[in-house]
Amino acid sequence: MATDRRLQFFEESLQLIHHQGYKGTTMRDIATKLKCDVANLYNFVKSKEEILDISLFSINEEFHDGIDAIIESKHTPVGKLRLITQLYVRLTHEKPYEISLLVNSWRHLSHKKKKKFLAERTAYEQKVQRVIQEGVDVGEMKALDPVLATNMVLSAMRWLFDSFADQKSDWNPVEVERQINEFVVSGLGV
Amino acid sequence: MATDRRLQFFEESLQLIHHQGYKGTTMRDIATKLKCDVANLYNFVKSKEEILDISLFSINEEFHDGIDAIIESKHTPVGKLRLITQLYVRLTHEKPYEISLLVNSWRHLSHKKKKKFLAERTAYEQKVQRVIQEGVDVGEMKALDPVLATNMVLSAMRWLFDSFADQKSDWNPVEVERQINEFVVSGLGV
DNA sequence: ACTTTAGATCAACATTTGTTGATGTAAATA
DNA sequence: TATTTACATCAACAAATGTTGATCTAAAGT
Repeated sequence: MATDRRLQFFEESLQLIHHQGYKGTTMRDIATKLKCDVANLYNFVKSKEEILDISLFSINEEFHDGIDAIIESKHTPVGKLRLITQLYVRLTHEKPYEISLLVNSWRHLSHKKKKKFLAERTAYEQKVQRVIQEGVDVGEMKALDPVLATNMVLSAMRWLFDSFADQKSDWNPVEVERQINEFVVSGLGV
Repeated sequence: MATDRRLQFFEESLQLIHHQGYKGTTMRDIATKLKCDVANLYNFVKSKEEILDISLFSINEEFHDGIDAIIESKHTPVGKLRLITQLYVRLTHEKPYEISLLVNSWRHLSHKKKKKFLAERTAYEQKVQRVIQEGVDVGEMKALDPVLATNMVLSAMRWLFDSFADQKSDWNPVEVERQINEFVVSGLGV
């Protein structure tokens, strides 16, 4: 099922969706990029929404699995936080167009799927929150509101997908990772 | 020209655009909200894009003017940075749906207008960058990459519009402002 | 040799969407 | 009183958009 052409179809689709938005990308746009007829696309997915659907929940799962592994590990709160930002930076560098879906295009999921997505997102935000809360409790971090702190930390990295997707920018992801960690850790640190 | 009905039209339009995206919001959606006919909307704007256009460049100007005033003031780099985050938080609290346009909907501007918007955005990002660069130079801030630092600082607040637009969340903007400043200043501080 | 499979083609469709023109009305303004 | 102003209504259209069905081809698997 994962043929070259099919992979190319998803790749081009996600790039277009990143740049033009989900609603702003038509099946005809995608077909033009692939130099084929529109009808052809329905050999790969049974509807436009399936492009979003499949790609979004796939990257979402990958991210959640990573978070879970970190949460269950035996690190200090600060150590866990470092690993979380590391995970986020790496995943974003690897798959900027997929992350773009998590940031922007999730709004266009069907009602049911959107509800599912939001529930999952809330769940992992709470996991990160608990790490920060623990950090505050053991005196490793300063007493900011954990919800607010979580939003700041995650949001502080949310520009990366745009930058990595851009041809012109060529950040070294390891260096980015280091500086983000420095910012976040001393931003929350006592 | 700024009648009640006209103001209501823009208000409802921006709320819909925030929740459904620009392309996802139809003129008929807006008309339904206003309980009037579609054709009626063209008494207020001459095209759909004008809704985006007018609202986006209006909030953009407001923000840029604020930034400029801060840049020209006689504060230390850290002082200026505090004022910048303060400005951002206040403006976002006042006008979350307008800020939403700056974050998301600008992509759907016409080619010409988009170019103009991006040029302006780059210009003010560079202004913030120079503040941070200055902070590094005088030893007030740690030596992170100024581009990266700027992105992190601005991005760290980019979740706020979503939160302020949401009925359920009721952050106290002054407290939010304080905590964001604490995070950002100690995140960049030496 | 037979059949499945991945992909391509072409014509056609029902809806959705932005937009227009012609017209009406009630209140404010002159 | 005459007229401008703000807003409303109705019918209609051209273009864009997601989707389908029927058919074809060439390669891969059996």
